[in-house]
Amino acid sequence: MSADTSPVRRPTRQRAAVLAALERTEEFVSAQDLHAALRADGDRIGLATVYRSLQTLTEDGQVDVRRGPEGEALYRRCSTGHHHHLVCRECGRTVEVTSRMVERWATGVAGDHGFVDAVHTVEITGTCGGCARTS
Amino acid sequence: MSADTSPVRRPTRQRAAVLAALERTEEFVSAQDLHAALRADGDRIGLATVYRSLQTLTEDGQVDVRRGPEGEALYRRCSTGHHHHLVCRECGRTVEVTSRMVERWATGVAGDHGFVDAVHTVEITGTCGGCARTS
DNA sequence: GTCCCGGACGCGAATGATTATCATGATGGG
DNA sequence: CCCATCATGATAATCATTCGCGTCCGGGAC
Repeated sequence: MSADTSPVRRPTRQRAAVLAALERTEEFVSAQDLHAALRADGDRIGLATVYRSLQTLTEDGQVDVRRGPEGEALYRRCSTGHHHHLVCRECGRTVEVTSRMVERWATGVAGDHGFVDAVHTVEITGTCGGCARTS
Repeated sequence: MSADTSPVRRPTRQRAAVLAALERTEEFVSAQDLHAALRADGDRIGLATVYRSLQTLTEDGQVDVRRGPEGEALYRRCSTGHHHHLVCRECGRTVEVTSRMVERWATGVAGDHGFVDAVHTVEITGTCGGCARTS
């Protein structure tokens, strides 16, 4: 509906590199880490450019954003399957979990309150068996 | 158990003032705004103290935290018990939601993977009816 | 193929929220 | 009332993110 001013988005090596790096990563990554990874791979790219690219990619709906516990932005390529995480608070071990039930619940609750286009984040934090034994 | 070192939490005028100010506020507020409000009310309190109080109040489960769109922490007095939020991505309106089912699911999933002492966060973001109509 | 324009880049400085530091003040048990 | 401690407050430090600006590059015009 003519909502976008359709900014001319020129394709550049850097933006492609950011997207490519994102495709290689299945977890949510911070912009800083992504930048570090790119530099480690020999890509010459500035931090600000990584931020800019992530911003435009997000606007274009190719990347998901979420906030980490410290408030930093975490990015992930959009098309990877939807799942949630079970994280150990001691050792950081993560397990991916999915549940059709929770998905339906989230959508249902949103709908019940008149919300549309709902996405959700679920994160379970606990102490894993190993860490519980040693603490 | 015995996980906490049981830090002696001494009752002070400042912490009480922070909690009182939160009780007066229905919406989520930032630490900065809360500090400003307290000063405006004539309370002499330092910004760092507001942060510290919010932190301890959060640990004690008396206050809810969530992240605003820019990643800043927003606080609100936690009415009762454990619940989650349905947030409008446009206007920030929040609805508290609870579901015994999800609680059981989260605990169950954690247990299935050998995790103990599990807590979880669920946040559903969508566009509320009003905002969806105007966009 | 060459020229030219505007968006894109990279660097470094600026910003803004949050946390650490440290000397001073308040609290409560003995 | 006194002392050990924890809490406070002003400021400096930190960290992610954004801005400013001179330079570079892609791609349509010629």
